[in-house]
Amino acid sequence: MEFSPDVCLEDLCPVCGDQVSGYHYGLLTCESCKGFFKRTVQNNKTYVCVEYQQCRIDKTQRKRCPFCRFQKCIQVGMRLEAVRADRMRGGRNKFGPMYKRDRALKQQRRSLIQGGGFTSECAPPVLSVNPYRDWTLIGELHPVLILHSLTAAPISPAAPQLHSTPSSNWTVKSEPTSSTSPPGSSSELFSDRLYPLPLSPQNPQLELELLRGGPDELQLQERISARLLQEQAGWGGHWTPTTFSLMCIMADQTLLCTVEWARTSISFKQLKVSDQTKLLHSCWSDLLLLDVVCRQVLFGGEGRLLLVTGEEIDLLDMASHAGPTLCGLVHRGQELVQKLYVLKVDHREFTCMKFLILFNPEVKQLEEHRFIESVQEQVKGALLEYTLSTSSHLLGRFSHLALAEDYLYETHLSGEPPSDNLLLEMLHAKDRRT
DNA sequence: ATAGCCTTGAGA
DNA sequence: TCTCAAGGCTAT
Repeated sequence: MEFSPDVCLEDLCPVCGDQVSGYHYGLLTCESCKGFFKRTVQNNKTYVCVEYQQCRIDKTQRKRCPFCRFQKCIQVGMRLEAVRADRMRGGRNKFGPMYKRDRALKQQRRSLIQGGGFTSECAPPVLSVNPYRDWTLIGELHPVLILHSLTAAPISPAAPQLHSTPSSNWTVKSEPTSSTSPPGSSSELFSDRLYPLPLSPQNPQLELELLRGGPDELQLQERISARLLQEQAGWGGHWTPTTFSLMCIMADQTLLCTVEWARTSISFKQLKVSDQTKLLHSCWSDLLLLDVVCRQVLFGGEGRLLLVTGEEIDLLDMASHAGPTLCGLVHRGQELVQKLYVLKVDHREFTCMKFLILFNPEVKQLEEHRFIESVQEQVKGALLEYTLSTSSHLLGRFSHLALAEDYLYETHLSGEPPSDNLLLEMLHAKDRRT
């Protein structure tokens, strides 16, 4: 097996972090984990963990708890069925083509990184600025508005068209958008999997979650309408929303719907409220940003920012009234949207990305770190599998998606998150859906 | 029991 | 013929 001089994460065994020696039982692992997995399966071994079934597995400690080691083997995707019942030696099995594609994907990712293409290292920081510090204020354009203008959920063809009176200089077009039904959203999903990974297709809960998609956009649109009516009632019926207030309302309601979506997703529900809060606290802005990006990629038009209400903001117009930081932000945002559009990223892939952002095991002081990690691994597996099965002709799509995800992580909005109290209140709220 | 090295053999 | 991912062997 050849190794490149600069060892990257891909060269490390996903079980113990040792050097990989090749593809073994479904994925790249080291020689010792290969042997361990083989012995365990061939000899039908059962282990017991003397601790709490969450032992750390690394190169130096991998021998200490075979139970947790084997659990991790399964968790990362090692395939029981690749161990031959008849013990026949040599030859090839059905995983051959999968290894080949995986190799090609990795190669493409490497060349992308080396070639300075779409990489997380060289990508301009879309949202690395602190919007509460750097953004230029113009007229009514409070930073919060700008943050809020970037938030909303996917539009449905039945989106109500809200008419606002922009008191800022932005042009909001209320012409209906040419919405198409979200691609990849139903029947073809997972219908003909080539190489099912153990933890995704055999997990019907995850499958349901991915089919369900992100926050409920219809509910969001209804909420926005209700809030606008409420506002209008408060003004004795003589109130027309400004762009500013419309966007604030959209942002507030989008955040509520995002929390609602997370709170009612099966895997998230299983977490303690303290962990739920930590996760949401760390990623809410990324989720909002991804929502905007998602809508632009799936339904948006060039040069315009499509809002959840179906209205559009002319980006040139917006940029002409904005400071340099916001201009840069808009420009980079457009670049990201363009890249994802070229890759034909579909609704399901965006849903996977939302879950990957939500279930971030790197968030500090998580109590159920292992569980969160395992959910993320499952979603990664499902995303890889889906991407491979739907577009094997477009090699490198998965690595692009992975980079897009890294991109979002690394460019995390540094704005002030909502208070714990608000999150706690939302998380503890009675679940109206059940 | 582990893990590094060896042998095997279907498919490219 | 070569490749490389299976299983096998064996020193530790």
